[in-house]
Amino acid sequence: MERRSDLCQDGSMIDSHPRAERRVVALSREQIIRAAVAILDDGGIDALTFRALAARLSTGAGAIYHHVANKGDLVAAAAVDAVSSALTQADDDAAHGDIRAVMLSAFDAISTRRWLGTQLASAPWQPAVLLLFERVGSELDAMGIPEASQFDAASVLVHHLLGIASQVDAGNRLSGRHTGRQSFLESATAAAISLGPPVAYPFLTRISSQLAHHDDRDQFQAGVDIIVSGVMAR
Amino acid sequence: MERRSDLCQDGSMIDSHPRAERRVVALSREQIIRAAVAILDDGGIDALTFRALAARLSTGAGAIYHHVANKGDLVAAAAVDAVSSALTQADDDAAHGDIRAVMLSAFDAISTRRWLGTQLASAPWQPAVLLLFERVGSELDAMGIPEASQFDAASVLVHHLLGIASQVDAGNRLSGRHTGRQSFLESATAAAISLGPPVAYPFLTRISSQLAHHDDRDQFQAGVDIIVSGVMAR
DNA sequence: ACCTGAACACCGTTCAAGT
DNA sequence: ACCTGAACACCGTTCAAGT
Repeated sequence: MERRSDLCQDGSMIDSHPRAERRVVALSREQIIRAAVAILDDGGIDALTFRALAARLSTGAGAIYHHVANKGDLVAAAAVDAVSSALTQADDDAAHGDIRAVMLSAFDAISTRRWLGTQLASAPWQPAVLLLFERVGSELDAMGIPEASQFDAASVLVHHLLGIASQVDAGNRLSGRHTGRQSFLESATAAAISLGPPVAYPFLTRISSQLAHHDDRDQFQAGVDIIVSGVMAR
Repeated sequence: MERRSDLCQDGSMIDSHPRAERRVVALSREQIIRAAVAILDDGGIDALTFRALAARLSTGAGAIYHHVANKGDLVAAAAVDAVSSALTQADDDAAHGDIRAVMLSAFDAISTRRWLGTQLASAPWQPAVLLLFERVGSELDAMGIPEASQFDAASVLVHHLLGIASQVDAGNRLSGRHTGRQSFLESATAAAISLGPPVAYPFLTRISSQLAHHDDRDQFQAGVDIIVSGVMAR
């Protein structure tokens, strides 16, 4: 059976003679980034290798470098994609001037796509972070926060988000089928407590049940509320 | 010249016959972690390889695995070291019940040792983060914050710190001799602004001069103050 | 100009062999 | 029990050779 053309996983046409030949359709940066996001959503950052990406695009590993500078550039671009769509999502959901809604959709994107939190927290002031900054800032403006306070306020909010982003994939990474998130946190706390004796850990001990049973999303919202009242209180 | 013993870089004695032979003194986990911290402070996370570490300890790469589970374990332990000493530092500087001082010494440790921020933000709820959590929480307790609020309050504070931690090494990584931090941020912002046209970036445009001239440490303090007033306002 | 895929220079990690 | 260092199975990235 001679097939003369085939549908590649991302929907582009390629030729498929027995020996590898020239692509029928040129690769594009957008196509590459879309494929990268799919791999990231599927298997996380470790699954995204140039070999895997090239295979999915039915091309050679080297070809990708014609459209993307390196792996950092690639993941940064994927993050821009993910953040934009999260913020567009917020457009639909929310009334204008509602920071909580914007922050929550960013949070949801981050906790759904674990690679995103890792990426946002790993390269400083990358475009995706500036995108968040822009949106949070303009929301603050719409809320009537004075211009002089907007920069500091946006900064705490975004940093809080990034901080949470870095901690959010907690249970998922380490726990197998047997350990849920809660017992993971509990055992981490227990491990820390047993780090002593140089110091005891009275605070962790006291709140360990809260730590174990808290919901990340609720906690995030509580943090946003604290920050917003702090901003208002000035 | 026959040397029969030598002083290794970390001060332990090793034998040094022409052919590699058995260590005179056993390796210890503490010794390994101390050497790892030194390498990290020197050249960052990329410089820390098992080969480099083994060379510095005058041993084989495989020997390290007898004391450390893997690279993650190693860097996590290094982070515990760094955080502990930063918090001990805070003990000397500060009156009890002064969160700002505690937060600032953590910030200073993170901006001095860039690998630390990356590490704290990369592995969720690792021991070093719990160490910070414990200290911040007990400080809040000493300030008289009601127990019911302590968990949420400690959480925002620590997440703000981690968020900043992830962004702090901004200029250092990308700028060469020619570009300072400020022009880095400026050009990042400019790049983001030119991402359009789907959206314009009014907020970034408006605050870009602030973004370019701000001091990370001041900004961090401003964030802490906002959070503290938010916590107090309840 | 773009693509191909083998080759290069690294990694973290393992493990048979030694003491 | 601990250590040694070669070997393994990967990476990201480069580049001569093709179209």
